[in-house]
Amino acid sequence: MTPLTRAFFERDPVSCASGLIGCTLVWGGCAGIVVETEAYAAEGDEACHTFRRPAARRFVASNPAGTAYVYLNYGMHWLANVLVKDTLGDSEGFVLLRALEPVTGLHWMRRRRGRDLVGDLCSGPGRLAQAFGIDGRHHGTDLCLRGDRGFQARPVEPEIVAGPRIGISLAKRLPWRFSLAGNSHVSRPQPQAVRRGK
DNA sequence: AAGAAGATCAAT
DNA sequence: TTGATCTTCTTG
Repeated sequence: MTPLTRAFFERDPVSCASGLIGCTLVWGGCAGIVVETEAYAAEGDEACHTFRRPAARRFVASNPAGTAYVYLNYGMHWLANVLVKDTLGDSEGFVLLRALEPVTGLHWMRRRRGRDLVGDLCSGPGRLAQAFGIDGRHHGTDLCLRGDRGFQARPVEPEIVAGPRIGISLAKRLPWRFSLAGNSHVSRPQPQAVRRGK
């Protein structure tokens, strides 16, 4: 398996979000296939943190592509993103990791999730972060590491489905949520399946 | 100083 | 459908 290097994240958020589908997140003793992501654009996207929050804009400006952007949502759930920015400095933003298909370390995931769960270990951004033990300590860390934290390239071109993003109140219409077609670990089924190539 | 909204989740 | 829970940003 080939690790994803920084260059992978040096492009626009939408293409990076779909490009991550089928790749594997390796994190300590856990690993999972990325089956659902969302793209957030730093410019012109009302749903992106950068639209309202100066701190988010500062984060984008002062970190390289491939940096983890982790924040607490609704006072209870950590959500994990990857900072994405093309080499020209246009087209910056985030890719939210929304669901994984667990591959290794399932017992640790279950222990951290703290329930007798058969499924739903990583099906949802909050669940995923909890299962992998991702929290505020990891905000700003580098996800392009060769070691035990990073992504591995997908073995084959997967079939990807696109649809509107979930849980937002603004910019609802943009089809910037991507999922692996037919995968049962997606947090919610896509509404009207729009098929995509890569 | 106080309020509102928010990229969610699990229980009712 | 609702409550939990807290950080960031806005308003007075």
